[in-house]
Amino acid sequence: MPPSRSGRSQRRTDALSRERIVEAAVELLDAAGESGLTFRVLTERLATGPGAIYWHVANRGELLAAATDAVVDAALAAEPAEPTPQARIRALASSLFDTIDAHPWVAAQLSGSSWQAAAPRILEVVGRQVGALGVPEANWFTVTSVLVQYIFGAASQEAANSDVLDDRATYLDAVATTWSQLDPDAYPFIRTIAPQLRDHDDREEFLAGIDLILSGITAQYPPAG
Amino acid sequence: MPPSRSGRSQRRTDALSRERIVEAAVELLDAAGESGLTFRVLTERLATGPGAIYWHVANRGELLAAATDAVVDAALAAEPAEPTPQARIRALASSLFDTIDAHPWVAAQLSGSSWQAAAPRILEVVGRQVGALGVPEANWFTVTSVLVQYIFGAASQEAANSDVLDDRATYLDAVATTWSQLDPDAYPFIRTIAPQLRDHDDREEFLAGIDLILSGITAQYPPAG
DNA sequence: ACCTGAACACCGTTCAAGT
DNA sequence: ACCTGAACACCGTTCAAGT
Repeated sequence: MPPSRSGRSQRRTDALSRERIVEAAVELLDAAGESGLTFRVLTERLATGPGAIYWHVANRGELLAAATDAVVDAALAAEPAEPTPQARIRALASSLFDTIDAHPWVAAQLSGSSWQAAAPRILEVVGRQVGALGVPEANWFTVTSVLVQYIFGAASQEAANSDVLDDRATYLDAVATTWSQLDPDAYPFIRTIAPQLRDHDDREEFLAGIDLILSGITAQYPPAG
Repeated sequence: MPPSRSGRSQRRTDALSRERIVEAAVELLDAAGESGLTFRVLTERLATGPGAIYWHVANRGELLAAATDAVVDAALAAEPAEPTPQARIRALASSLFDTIDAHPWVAAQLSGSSWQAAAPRILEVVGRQVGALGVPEANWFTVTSVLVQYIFGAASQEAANSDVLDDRATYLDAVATTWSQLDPDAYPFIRTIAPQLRDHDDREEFLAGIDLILSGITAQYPPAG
């Protein structure tokens, strides 16, 4: 038993706090998705009544936002150390992709939350690299938005995929089968790419998209200027 | 009173059908967003009990998907007639953007639904133009995915924006104010672009993103080959 | 085959009451 | 200031019963 540091106010049952609530929320969300975050199970987990939680948190939406912030902050904690802005943008995108892979419920939060909450953090960190890319200041907002919106869009898709089934191969097989049964006259393109769906790697595909956008940026805003 | 076309089975109160249910669902969603679609008000509107609806539709999720399909199908009904594949992609993206502006609840459905349901329709119609662009067949899936994921991501953002407040200017002012109050040392980039946020036009910004991706495609897959 | 509507098992949120 | 827990007003969904 460790000696108590400050004689008084030593508690072995940690007090309820916003932090502990958010932490428990993240655990529930990770374990069971968005619908897994319930005040019932949250109160049970924290051994209190709902009123106690509402003392620290305005409502379910705010709790969801706080959980998202916590996870995104952790993802962006380390500054990317790569040598070029392109590589740093790739690294940031990678890290956000991995975060959403680990916490799929974050994706819906991010895409549904407009330019508030966690978005400024992401915008900031991506935007700095857009500046470093040599994009003229007048276009910073546009270019950064495009990158971030692509990241959110792809991340949502990835999250939706990973939600559906644990067995990815089985899932992709099922989709590819559905696709190959579509009317060939109405869906010639889909039928052609069905095999590509089966083989594709989400992460690689995602980064290929980042590269595509980066080369569009280079084409439209040549660095030499 | 018009003469009855087929003597028997003429009804003046139209029978309940999947179509009528989906139609009513779209109206409710348009009027009050995703949380506005409730079996309570749906049964009231259609003057039945919940069981009647469950006879035609498996559950709320399927109904939401069917409503999304209906709206997306309408948006893609007209083939784009523009002269170049680039212009046709722009036109498709525009039309999807407008659809989501009119039915913001569609955005969350599309980004949360993986490669099933409405996605194949969109993939097909965008993908054909990617083919016309001269992208090698091996990259069709990747390139089309990037475009569609960007469209979904940007659309979600737009939907989130339009959900928050009817008065767009007031909303953007509020966000810009929040941004300008962030710690300048931690958020130098955000502070720089805050005025750009105030002035920007979502639709223009969105299409600028499409153009950026299109020029990335041209750079990576030059048409002359 | 299709519809009715009461009932079930949940939700998020509130609030008087306690300490 | 912080916590308790019963109660309220909702949900989606089911199912025996009707036609």
